[in-house]
Amino acid sequence: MELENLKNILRDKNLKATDQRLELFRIFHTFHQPLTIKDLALKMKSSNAHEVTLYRIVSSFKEAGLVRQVDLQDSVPYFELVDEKHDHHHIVCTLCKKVSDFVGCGSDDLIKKALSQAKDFASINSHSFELFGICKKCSKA
Amino acid sequence: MELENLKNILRDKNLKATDQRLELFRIFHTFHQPLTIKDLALKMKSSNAHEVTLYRIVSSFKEAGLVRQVDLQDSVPYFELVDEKHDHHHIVCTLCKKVSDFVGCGSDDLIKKALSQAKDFASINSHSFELFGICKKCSKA
DNA sequence: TTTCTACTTGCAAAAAAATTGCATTTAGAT
DNA sequence: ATCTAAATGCAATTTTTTTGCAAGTAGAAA
Repeated sequence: MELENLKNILRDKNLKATDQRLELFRIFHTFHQPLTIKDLALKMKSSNAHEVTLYRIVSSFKEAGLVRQVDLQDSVPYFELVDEKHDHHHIVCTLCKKVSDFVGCGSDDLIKKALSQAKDFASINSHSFELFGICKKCSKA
Repeated sequence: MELENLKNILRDKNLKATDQRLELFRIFHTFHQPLTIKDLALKMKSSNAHEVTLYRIVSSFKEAGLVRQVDLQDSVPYFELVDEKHDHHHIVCTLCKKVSDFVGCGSDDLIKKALSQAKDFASINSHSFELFGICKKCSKA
């Protein structure tokens, strides 16, 4: 992704394109997997941004809809870039914590179904769907 | 639910049927909605169990498969009783935090689909599926 | 029933995670 | 080049969760 491009994404959201924000964005983009604040702090080490700043940036990214929070039942929240299709989910190995992706949870139909059951809801904006199991490596061991 | 019944459920899991555990189980059973440790502490006030004990009981219930952790993107984990059908999910209003239920996310098919995509996974034991949106009351306001 | 033991709980303290206030710096507009 | 609102760094605090150990208790065994 081009630097100017990236800066514009931030500016579109009324976020100043600071070095830390650009780097954080790049990290999310590069690793393309759910990351904790701790993970981010380690990967940012080069520019040694204070951890407080990471909390603040992640929070502002979340608010801007650039990043979403993912729960992998690991007591700490994970974060990842929001993808346009918004239909990208995770399979987590409960033993070794390995995370794989899968797409296509068919949420459109499910959302319709859910709204027809929950008469008190007007609209759905997002959803989470994660699977927990055992990866092949752990299953052998 | 009968008291003896309840005690047996705990004993089956090798958990002693203490007063706090029985009360906590009852609270989960009565409220039938995701609760945080804080919520539990408030509702347990009568028997004023120490908060540490709640962490420990919830953790042991989770390990025993009696309770599962639910993420409602609220920065604190919620817990609820595991239901046999294991196909009970939530719709959360992101404004007022109201939670409604819905059933039937069709996880069997989705799990098959996911496993066919993630070749490195052997099996799936559980899943989470939550919807986030706006309830009718908040939508009017 | 009484005794015994492993499991639980209470309490205090510590560790870990997240938030806040304020001074300083800086992006980007003027 | 200047200015201002927004962002960061730093220190300190608050909130959440975990740990160690002594005391208490459930439930098995005598």
